Amino acid sequence: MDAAARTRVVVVDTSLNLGPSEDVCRVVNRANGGQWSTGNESEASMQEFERVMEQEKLLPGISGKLVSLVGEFGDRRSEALLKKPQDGSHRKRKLEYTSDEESWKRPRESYRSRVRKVYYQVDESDMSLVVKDGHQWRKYGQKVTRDNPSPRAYFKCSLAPSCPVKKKVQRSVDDPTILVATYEGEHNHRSLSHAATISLPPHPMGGSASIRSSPSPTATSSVTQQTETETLPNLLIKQMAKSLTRDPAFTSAIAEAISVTMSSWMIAQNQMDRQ
DNA sequence: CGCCTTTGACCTGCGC
DNA sequence: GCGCAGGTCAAAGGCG
Repeated sequence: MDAAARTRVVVVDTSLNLGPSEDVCRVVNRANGGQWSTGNESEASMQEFERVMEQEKLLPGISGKLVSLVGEFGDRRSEALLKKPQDGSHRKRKLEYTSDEESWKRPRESYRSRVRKVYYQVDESDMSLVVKDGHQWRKYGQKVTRDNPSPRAYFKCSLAPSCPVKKKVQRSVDDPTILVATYEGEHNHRSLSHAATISLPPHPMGGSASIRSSPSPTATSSVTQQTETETLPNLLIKQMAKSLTRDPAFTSAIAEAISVTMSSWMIAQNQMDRQ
């Protein structure tokens, strides 16, 4: 089983009153009993969501990617939630936020590159620092950093020689089952998986996989609004999707993630049909 | 043979 | 200026 297959849903707080400047993300570590959460008013809904996902084995791939993307979109907030206060005496290096103006200090680049973080949950026994994200990477370095005993791996995109994207992968200092992937820059080409993507059919589960439809004014965390015609996970995913569609960048990213999963599902379905 | 990982050396920025 | 720490380079070796 590879890293991508091990990636799974942790917990998604669906109270995503999204907006780039708002608190959009809470990623709670299940193994740690939710110690990273900032508030527990939705704890029951999270647990119920988990329970149903576990029982019904629904959309594991999509769910994992959704968690990752939520973490990515909530970048600074989720980072703040995930990172325990470190020893303040250690030196701060060049790559850090300078203020709330979302600016990065970059020593060698005059432009402000896009930096985002994605959190992957993997098996504790998986000691590799490899995450499958639809792109091809070449590892060019590994370093042990001061604030984290686990090594940090450095990757460059190897799919296109001119692609400027870099990726750093390191285990979370708090939970070794969490891989934190930091992406810098943007791909100037399409991903491998995207290239293979074909037009998608309606969602096989009957739920709505169309995240571009039905714009909603406000998302709600209330799972009690579940209707008889929609399963809980589908409702939650719908609610998240409605909120996320407010941001074009996120919409694009999540559409790709879903298309990757759907492509895999279709390939499997086609193979089953042939048998 | 080509691509990848590994790993020690080197480079660079920052704080003191 | 020096030392520390993060980031990058590049040679060597492994693997399909």
